[in-house]
Amino acid sequence: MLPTTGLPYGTVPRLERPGPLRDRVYGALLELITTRALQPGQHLVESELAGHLGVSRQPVREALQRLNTEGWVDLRPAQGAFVHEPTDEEADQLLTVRTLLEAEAARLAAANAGSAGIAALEELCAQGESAVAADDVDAAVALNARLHAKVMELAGNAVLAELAGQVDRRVRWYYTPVARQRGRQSWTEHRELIAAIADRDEQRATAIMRHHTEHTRKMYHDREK
Amino acid sequence: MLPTTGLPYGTVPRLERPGPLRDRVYGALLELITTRALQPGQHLVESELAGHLGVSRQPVREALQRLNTEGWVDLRPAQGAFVHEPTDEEADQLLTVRTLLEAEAARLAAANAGSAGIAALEELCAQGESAVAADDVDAAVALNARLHAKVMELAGNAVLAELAGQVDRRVRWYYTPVARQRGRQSWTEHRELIAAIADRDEQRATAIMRHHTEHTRKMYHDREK
DNA sequence: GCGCCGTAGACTGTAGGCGAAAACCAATTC
DNA sequence: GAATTGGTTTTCGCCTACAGTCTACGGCGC
Repeated sequence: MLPTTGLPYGTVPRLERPGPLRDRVYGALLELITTRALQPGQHLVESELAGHLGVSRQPVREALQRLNTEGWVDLRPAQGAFVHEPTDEEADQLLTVRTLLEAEAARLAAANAGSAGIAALEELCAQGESAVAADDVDAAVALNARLHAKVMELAGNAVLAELAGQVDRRVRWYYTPVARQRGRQSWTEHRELIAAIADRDEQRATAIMRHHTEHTRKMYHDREK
Repeated sequence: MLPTTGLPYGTVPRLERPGPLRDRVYGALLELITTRALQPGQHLVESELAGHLGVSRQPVREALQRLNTEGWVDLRPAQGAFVHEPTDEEADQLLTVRTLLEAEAARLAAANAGSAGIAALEELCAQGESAVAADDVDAAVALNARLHAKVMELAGNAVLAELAGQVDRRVRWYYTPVARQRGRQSWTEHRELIAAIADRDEQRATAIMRHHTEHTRKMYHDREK
């Protein structure tokens, strides 16, 4: 029992604290990288970024450190940070791992999900389908991410979610051109997945998710030609 | 063709460069944490560590950042770094993920390994068995890690190896008391695994590795009682 | 005696500065 | 004309200093 004031929640403006500067710098840089504003291979100069963001070099350094450990930039000693250049081989390996993690998440979701969670999935799926019907690609992509995140949440494994989150973001970075094209079929597969989860059918959920992510991988390889 | 001097390789001492200070601080702190010199929940004061290591606060900060993203320490805003306290739930989730990653690695190793790689595995396994026979627990533990790392290497998936490496280290941190006890049976399972890989039997390799890691998980839960 | 407030201490978060290593470019020599 | 070498510039790595914030403790009022 935290407060004794009797105030209902939400009445207090919750005075927003900006939070550590390095985190905001991290978010900003990640945004710039994923949106291709900073292109792969580009040399990121600390002082430039600092001046551009209106902060000192220190928060920029710490943000670059984090981006380095998460694989977004390569930090060559005594040279600085360079936006990571994805290779075809690495993209393929990332997709393999993603398939693995997402399939496991689907299995755990099928095992653990409650009716409320399944309802949430169906809600997201319905929104996604209508977005596709309205040719709203951006909304469809966003809802796709939220759907996968929800499945991951229902799996109830925080460690798995953490890893999958990182892998997913990088996969989306590599495949944004591809992912935008495959809208309609993706959502019918989502429907099947939700049905399997609702049936508590772990095997089927795993298989569908595996097939689903493998399908995106196929599309990538077709694109290369 | 690099040199035109005609000097044979190895004659030059290759004067070792200390490398970035932050990396060495990172290694030192990781060592201190895994060896329990720094206990879970302990408050890590930057200036103390800096003074103790004979460096400034800056490299310490960057090392702590990295340790934070990798889950070794928790970084509470405006309070500092605290050694991460593992919970039973988290340990279980980590083991689930580890099982997943190692099993996939075994499958890929079975699919891709060459005869040289298999020979290396058998060599490591033989060394491990003799270490167990000699009751050299430390050597057995080290060889166990090297064997798993070798399987991961043979899998030929750098992304998978990266994730598995982090998960494995943390699992070993949680389970060091347990892992030391289960020596003998572990190595018979390793033998079976290598046989399956040598036979290029992906299914069997996956199953054995899954069973193998699940077995350690069981031992953990038994230990709690 | 109990609880609240104010103050002091400590630590983190951020900024700026100095030395050093690497890259770049031009001049020089073979 | 090509390779090398020397100097110059840019940038990083690290240190030091200052401001903001959280915690803890002692005094004060009730």
